[in-house]
Amino acid sequence: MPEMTRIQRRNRDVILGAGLKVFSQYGFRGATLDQIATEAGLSKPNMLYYFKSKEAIHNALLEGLLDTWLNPLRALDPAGDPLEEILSYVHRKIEMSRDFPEESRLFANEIVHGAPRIHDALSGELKTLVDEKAKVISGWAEQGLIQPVDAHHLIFSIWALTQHYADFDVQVRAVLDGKDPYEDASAWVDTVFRRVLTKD
Amino acid sequence: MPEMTRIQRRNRDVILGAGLKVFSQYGFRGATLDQIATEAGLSKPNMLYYFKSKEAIHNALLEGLLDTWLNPLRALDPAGDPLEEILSYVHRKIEMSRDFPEESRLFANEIVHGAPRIHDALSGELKTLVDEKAKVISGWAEQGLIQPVDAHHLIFSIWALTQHYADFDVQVRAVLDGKDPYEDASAWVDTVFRRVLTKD
DNA sequence: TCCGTATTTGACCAATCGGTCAAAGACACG
DNA sequence: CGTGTCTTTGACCGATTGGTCAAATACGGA
Repeated sequence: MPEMTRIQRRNRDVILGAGLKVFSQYGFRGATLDQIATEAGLSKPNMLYYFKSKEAIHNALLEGLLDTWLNPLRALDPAGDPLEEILSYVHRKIEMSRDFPEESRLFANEIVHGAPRIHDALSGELKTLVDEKAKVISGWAEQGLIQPVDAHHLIFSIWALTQHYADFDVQVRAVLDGKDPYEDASAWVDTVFRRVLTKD
Repeated sequence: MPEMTRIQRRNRDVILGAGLKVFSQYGFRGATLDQIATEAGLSKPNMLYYFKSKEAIHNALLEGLLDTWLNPLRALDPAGDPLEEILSYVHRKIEMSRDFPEESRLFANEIVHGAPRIHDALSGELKTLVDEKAKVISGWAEQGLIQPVDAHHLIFSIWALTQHYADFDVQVRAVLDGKDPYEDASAWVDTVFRRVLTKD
């Protein structure tokens, strides 16, 4: 659908924004079309004129999401400095948690519920990319450029640590008494992976 | 309610087990009473004879959960060996992820959705315990018994890393081609926190 | 055995859900 | 201005949901 009027493009964007907000907060089944329509400032039938079902909205969101989510990992450069490359990845990921927490929670929701709609992408696209980058990291370790690591689990750790701040935001803020966590979090994850990867 | 017949205790247990399974997989709104009743092998009205609403089942589950979940942290002994105490905590947590993944996902679901039902417990009971234990860990660091750390974020990291294997199970297994992750995960998190906490 | 209580169930209900449809209104273009 | 298309909406529908209720059944103690 390359042909779209201004109205179509604007309303699709508005709907996807509303869908992101509502789906990320209530989950797929917990979200209602009326909620999304209200959030988007449209009537329900009007919204369904642009996306023919609730699933269509959700799918459109997930479609773009996995790609965006994996971009920082794609950018990990085999020719770069190992420590610097990995730490850059960590920082890009934590910035995404800070700047796009709803996207993170939408993704988390899908995975926690068993990834019924993106399971193929996980064992396809995602696995392929992770395997490729894990090989790069393992190579670095074998050359002694970083400490020995289980590259797959290192990547899991980066995901877990960085996304935790978006997915478990309320818990983190409850413990920190509402204080913004991201400044300290950024410094902390830097320290963690620096210690894990270097000997000094 | 200290007075309970065998039937009552058995059926309450059966219902809670079914509720855990269904709620952890589909979320609160995604789960239906019919689903839970079928899973429990009871008729819906019969189930509602033991718990008067869907929320009552969910609340009963969450009530016991937070306590169980925090027990390993409570066990962290200020008088013990710092490295050993923290690593024990890490291992207990990863064992809980392996042995009780549904509990972990039920909890994750609640937090991701903004913790509408346990927010008070987070900023009360949870925060109090975390602050207390963070103080212990900070003390250890100041005495030079472990490397300098941000104790609160260290605890977040332990939660994030260990619970990731339960909450994001499908993703982990998709990447690892279905292979059981826990043996390597256990060794990996041990390595991670050993490197973070010690200098050598 | 009998009886009061605990347990179980089929039938039902009001509310909410995702989605449809026909018709009305806005817009672009000759 | 007219006309064909794009956009918007109120009214509505069948299905599902959480929950109720009266009646039937099982159980335990005297």
